Amino acid sequence: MQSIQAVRGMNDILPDAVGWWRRVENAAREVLESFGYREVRTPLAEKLELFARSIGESTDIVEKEMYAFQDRNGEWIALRPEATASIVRSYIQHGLHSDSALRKLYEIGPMFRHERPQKGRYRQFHQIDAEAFGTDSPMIDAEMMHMLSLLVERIGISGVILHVNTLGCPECRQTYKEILKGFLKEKADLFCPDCVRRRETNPLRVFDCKVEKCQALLDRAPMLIDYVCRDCRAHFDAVKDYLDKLATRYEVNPRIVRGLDYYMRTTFEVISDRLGAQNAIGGGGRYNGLVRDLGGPDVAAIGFAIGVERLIMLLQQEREQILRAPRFFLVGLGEKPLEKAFLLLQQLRGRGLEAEMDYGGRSLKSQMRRADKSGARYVLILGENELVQRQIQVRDMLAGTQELLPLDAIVEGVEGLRD
RNA sequence: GUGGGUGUAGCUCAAUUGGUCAGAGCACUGGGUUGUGGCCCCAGAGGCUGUCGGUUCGAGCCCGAUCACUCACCCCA
Repeated sequence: MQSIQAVRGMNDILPDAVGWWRRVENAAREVLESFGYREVRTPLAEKLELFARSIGESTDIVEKEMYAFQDRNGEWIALRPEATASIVRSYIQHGLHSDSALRKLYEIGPMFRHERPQKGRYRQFHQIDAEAFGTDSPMIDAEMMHMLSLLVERIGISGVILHVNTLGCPECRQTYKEILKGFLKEKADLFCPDCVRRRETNPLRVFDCKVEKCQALLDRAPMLIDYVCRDCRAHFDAVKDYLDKLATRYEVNPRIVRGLDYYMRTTFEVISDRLGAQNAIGGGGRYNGLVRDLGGPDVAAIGFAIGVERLIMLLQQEREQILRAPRFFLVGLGEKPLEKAFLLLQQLRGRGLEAEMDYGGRSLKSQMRRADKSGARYVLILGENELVQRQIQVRDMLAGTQELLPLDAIVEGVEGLRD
């Protein structure tokens, strides 16, 4: 019979890999909380309309990548393709803007996009997402990128670069878009077909094109940075200034344009050259108009998302996996000792000591083999002789030494070997 | 959605021009004399060669379809 496979692009995270996830999640929580971010847990599914209105009707994410369906009441529901929309919705719905001017939130969890899977790209993937509501200060832009860099470093990853750009505000960007379109039209026959198409759908994204010929042509294209309005320029200059003062390393990259409609002004990406085609491990930007557009107050906001799988890929390239092992392993020889070992096992656990045994009661040799494989540091061996003498062997597997200790006080006796 | 590559034991891979080719290593199980792990030695278990169909006297090897994995495009974290 054919066995059932997991859904395409959705992966199991098995016990031997879960250590990586813990490491990333723990470091992320630690850093985010130290910067004042508080965790929220929003539903995995939202009304489809939320994503259409926030991410943009004509983006690829909404047009062809969402897991969308009608529930039994006929309402259109979608699995979230990203977290920002849900967090903004939650922020508005619960009036989180009312009791404090500034609100910092984060969420860690799975996102869903129906794309063709490849390295670093899955249909269920995980993001660490941080959002700061309520201030337009360039300080928060800089702090956020500073925090992102720190987070990546804290997790144990090196060799990534922070790319920063400004998209201007909707007004100055619109002016620029027309100028760029003019440029693209002029040289239409020199660009690749994709770029010609992008000219109409989302002209800024031509800067993301991977075709060398296009990139060469773009060297002479008008740059957004030269067309932003005075306020946007002042904001961007201030952000860069704060980044310098925070000693956060970055590169200004006018080609970081981002694919979601709601971004404006500051945008950024953290990029690695060791990930293949999916080289961005994190990215984000400012989205001042979004809260208002979704029916909330007109508050400024900025946020980013990090791809956990991509982070882990990098981590695996430079760090050793830490495997979980019990501290103690109990061995029982014969029926009575085996039962006593079983009871001791539970007593040790009752004290918060990590202990395991081989319940099968096999030969000493094979129980010892299992003890060794479990990775336990100490093995407690109980045979008929020991039981009669009210004693138990405590073997240090690392040192290869063992000693006989009184059985009745063994739980206390072993307390000192906790760690 | 488009293109390329790949699909043989749990894992990594072998199998001459289609004709004992279904194998190895690791992992797993048991054993190497009375109750002691790692190393070593011995033995064992484990696969209708992704699936379905076709060509052929005969297919893991050829053809088609399908599914999956993978890399890239696209898109993005």
